[in-house]
Amino acid sequence: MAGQRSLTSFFGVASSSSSSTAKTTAPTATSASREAGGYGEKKGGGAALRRDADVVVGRKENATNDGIDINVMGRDEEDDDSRDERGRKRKTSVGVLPPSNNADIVVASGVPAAAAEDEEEDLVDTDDEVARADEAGGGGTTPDTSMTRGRRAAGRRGSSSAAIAVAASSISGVGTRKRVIDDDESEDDDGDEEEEEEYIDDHDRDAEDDDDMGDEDEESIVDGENDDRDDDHDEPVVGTIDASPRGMGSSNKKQKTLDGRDAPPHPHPAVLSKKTSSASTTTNKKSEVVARSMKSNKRLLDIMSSEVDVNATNDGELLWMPYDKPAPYSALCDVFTAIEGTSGRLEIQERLTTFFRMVLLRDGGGGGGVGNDDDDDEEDEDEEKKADDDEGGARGNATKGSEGAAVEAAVPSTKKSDLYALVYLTSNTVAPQHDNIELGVGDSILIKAIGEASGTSNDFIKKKYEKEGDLGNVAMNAKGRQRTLVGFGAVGKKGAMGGGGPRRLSCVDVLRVFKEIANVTGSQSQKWKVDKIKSLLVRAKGTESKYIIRGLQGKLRIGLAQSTVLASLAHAVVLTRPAGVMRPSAARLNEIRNMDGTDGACGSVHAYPDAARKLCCRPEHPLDVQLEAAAAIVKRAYNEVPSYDSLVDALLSQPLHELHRHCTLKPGVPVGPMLAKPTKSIKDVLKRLDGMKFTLEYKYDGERAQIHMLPNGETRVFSRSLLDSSEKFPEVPLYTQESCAASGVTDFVLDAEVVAFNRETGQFAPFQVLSTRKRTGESAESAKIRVIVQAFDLMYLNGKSLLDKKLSERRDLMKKNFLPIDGKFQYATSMDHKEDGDTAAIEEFLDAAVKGQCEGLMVKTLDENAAYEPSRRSLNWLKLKKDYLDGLGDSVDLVPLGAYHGKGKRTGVYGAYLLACYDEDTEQFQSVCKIGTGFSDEDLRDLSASLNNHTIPEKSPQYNVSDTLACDVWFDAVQVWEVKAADLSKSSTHKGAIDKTGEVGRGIGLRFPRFERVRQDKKPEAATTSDQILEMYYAQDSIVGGADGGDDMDGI
DNA sequence: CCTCCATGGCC
DNA sequence: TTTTTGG
DNA sequence: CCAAAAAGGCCATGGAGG
Repeated sequence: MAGQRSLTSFFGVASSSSSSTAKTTAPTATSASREAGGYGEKKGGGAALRRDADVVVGRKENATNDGIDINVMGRDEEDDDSRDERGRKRKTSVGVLPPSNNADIVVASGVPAAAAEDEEEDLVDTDDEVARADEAGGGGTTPDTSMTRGRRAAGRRGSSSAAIAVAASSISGVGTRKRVIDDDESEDDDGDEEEEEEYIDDHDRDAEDDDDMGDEDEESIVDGENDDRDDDHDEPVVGTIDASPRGMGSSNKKQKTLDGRDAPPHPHPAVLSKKTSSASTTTNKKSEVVARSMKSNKRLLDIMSSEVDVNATNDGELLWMPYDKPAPYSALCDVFTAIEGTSGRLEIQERLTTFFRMVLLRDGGGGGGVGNDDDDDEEDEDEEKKADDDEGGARGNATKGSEGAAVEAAVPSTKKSDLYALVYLTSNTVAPQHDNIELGVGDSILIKAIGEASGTSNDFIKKKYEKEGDLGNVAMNAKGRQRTLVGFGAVGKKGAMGGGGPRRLSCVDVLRVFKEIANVTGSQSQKWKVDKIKSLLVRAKGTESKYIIRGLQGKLRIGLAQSTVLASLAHAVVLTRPAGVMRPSAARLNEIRNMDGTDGACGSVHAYPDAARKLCCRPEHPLDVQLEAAAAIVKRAYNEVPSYDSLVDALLSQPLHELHRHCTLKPGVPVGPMLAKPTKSIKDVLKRLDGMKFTLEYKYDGERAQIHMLPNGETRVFSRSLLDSSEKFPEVPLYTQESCAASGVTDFVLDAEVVAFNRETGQFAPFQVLSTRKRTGESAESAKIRVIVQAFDLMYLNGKSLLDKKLSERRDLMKKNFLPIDGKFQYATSMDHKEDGDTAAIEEFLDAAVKGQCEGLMVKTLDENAAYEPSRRSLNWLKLKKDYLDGLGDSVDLVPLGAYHGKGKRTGVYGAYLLACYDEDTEQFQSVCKIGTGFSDEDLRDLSASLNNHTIPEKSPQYNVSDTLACDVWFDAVQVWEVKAADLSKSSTHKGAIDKTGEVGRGIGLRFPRFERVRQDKKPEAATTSDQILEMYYAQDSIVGGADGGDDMDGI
């Protein structure tokens, strides 16, 4: 209805042939108009990363010796434990103690004992190193030193608390270990040399042994490929790798310029989007890459055992020596660098694959598998074998332990721990999402750490950050300076290991520290974190600091997709089958050949059987087909059980073709929720779903909730990003259980939207209301904000996964087993579309949804392509929101008052702007939002350039802007931009229509603002006025307190 | 003890 | 959440 | 087609700092 937004009436002309922004034209003047708006709301934010750590949480016990008290958590042990078992968050408290005293124990609870053990050893190792580093490094790091020492001491003393067995044993290990490590350095080479040989033999033999079925083929095939092309390809590969890293590294010229540059750095357009992709790509690039990555294991071993100095950085194969030592972090950084320098997914994949294979080649099995229970025929044998290996590899592995059997029973295997580390580091997480582990590190802390580590001020670092747009680079450069100054480390390449510098970081080291950081809370915890990070930086060399910082920042920024990690992992496992993993028996193979792919009856063939066939039935399927199938299997496994711990455990113990038996949806572990694609018009919807049966559902403006009930009655709720939000919505599972009480449901996984609900009026409350909910400690009664469950899907019921069922079936099951309960549990209002392209009905339904305080509609196919595809934003689900529709939604014309320096790929250009409406009464420009999306790269360049002609030294008195929104650069009010928003909301930070909102101090802000185009036809004073903004605000269905009843929920 | 800031989480 | 971009 | 990487508003939390 209303809404015509700025008219496009004549938009023709697109004048601006000039360089102006592409989107620029649009003459006419209508100013903002608004339509009846629909709304929904959303907010920004974004799934940040959660880092890893399996369940582990390093928990630090305060040394009781000192008699300190602490325990901030005030929780008792049992409580704690039980929480742990569920794999939930568990933080550690630093308590009152100086951090130095804590941290002595790191308990790995969900992880194999072995892993825990490993951590311990390394911990000490680390500290020791740090200590030495400190001494060597001198200045700046002093405080760190003492702290570290303190910790070490405490560790040796033993944990008094020892609440947990594992902890105790770990600790004892620690004491002895520490010096072992040092000694080891020297012995290592020799010892390992021999081992290596053995390994090779072993491995080969191994392969032959298990590979009864066509293994010969495999080897030969692979080798064949290898022979054919290896030589040819080696060159190129080397070249590429070499080039990238070096090029990148050297490109840091940065220098003290900061002074001269103090003034707002005028962005240089040129910077945006460059990234030279070396390879031009050809159609057969793919096959080439595949071929190249098929190097035989033997070949890899050759490479590895040759005199390659990995620390010095690859000779093209990126290896490290000796190869059975923990993977050096520098090797990973080299890969990161290479990835950052290329855009070819295939090339990236290849590098990662090789890296993973390096680890997989090692013997020394997977240690005590985390509860894997499976029954596949030959398993047992494997376990045995693994056990043996473990013992043998114990010393070799661990932290290069040695020292005889110092380490008792469960010994960590570098294979497994390295793989964990690699996977987590590459995906930049620290633990499965549902463990709710937070890093608690942001720019502030990082800046502090970098400043301290480099002996410079925080302000200095901040400035560099503004200029460079990447904290990681800042750290790397700052560090470089410091280092040369101090003059330690670096130098000896090979010497790195033996030299006087601190021991080089391994991937395991880094991950461990990340985990430690993630679990510290309490007084002084931030300082502790800074110190911890600082100590990492001190040990870092070359690009290491860059990636450490970026990792902690949560943005690796190398363009590495999660799916690429998974694919690489899959490829690695196929090419280098982990020791102990069996090939299918003849019988099993036969089953696989004959598996029925139409189980799911979703219209689509269930991916698994087909993939398994391609994977196993070699004769018919060439290697690249196998690889692809493997990737599909692994991705699916991860999407069903989003935990790298589980995945790695499974991959090391199970053959790929059985993976689905182990990594499969089960109540208690969240599955990636299915996502929807935005659709711009009803026409688009029809075009997409042409001829298929589909349904329309209201899209509620609440929080996505995946509700689980286990057979034992336990319940959980997970958010869209898979965090456990059970504490936030305690009543949700209760309502749901109540809803299915009558149908004898034993366990389930249900998909729904939790919406704030006003029981008096029977209406939904806006998202903003829901978001004021306490995040923890709520109960159904205490909750001030009432909620209602709007259910729309069922993924698991009574012991069976429904993922492969089609939506119509899933929905039937849901309705059959879960009954609506007034004010507590309902189905999402829906309407099944009746054939033909009846646009009117859809339109009507959409309007009704909006009136009912919904954001719009969800559109889903019922039968065809209607399986529940975890984590996928596929075409099967579409979302249709009013503001997507052209000509609808809130469109306003605002004035840019200032800008903020862009980060990352927007370095050198403004990344965001502050926009304001105009208040005619006061002649003020009042901020209503910042804006950072909707710009093309070209827009960004053009806008920066043009506005740079209008900078002013400081905020104009005419601008009503909160201090918290201070821009980096201020402009005169010269332009008008058309901006689209989903919604308007009361704001404490923005000033739109302030003093007219009825709430003192609060103005109005925009939700989800995005740039549409420059209005060259408008003067700033002609921008949308605050009165208009206010009007638009009140025109929203969700406001007015339900001016027009939008109660009808179950209509239709 | 109370406020401010940083962090992360939802959209 | 939204958007643009590159493989 | 997919997914990474830029970016938004508003909220609760918990540590830092007066």
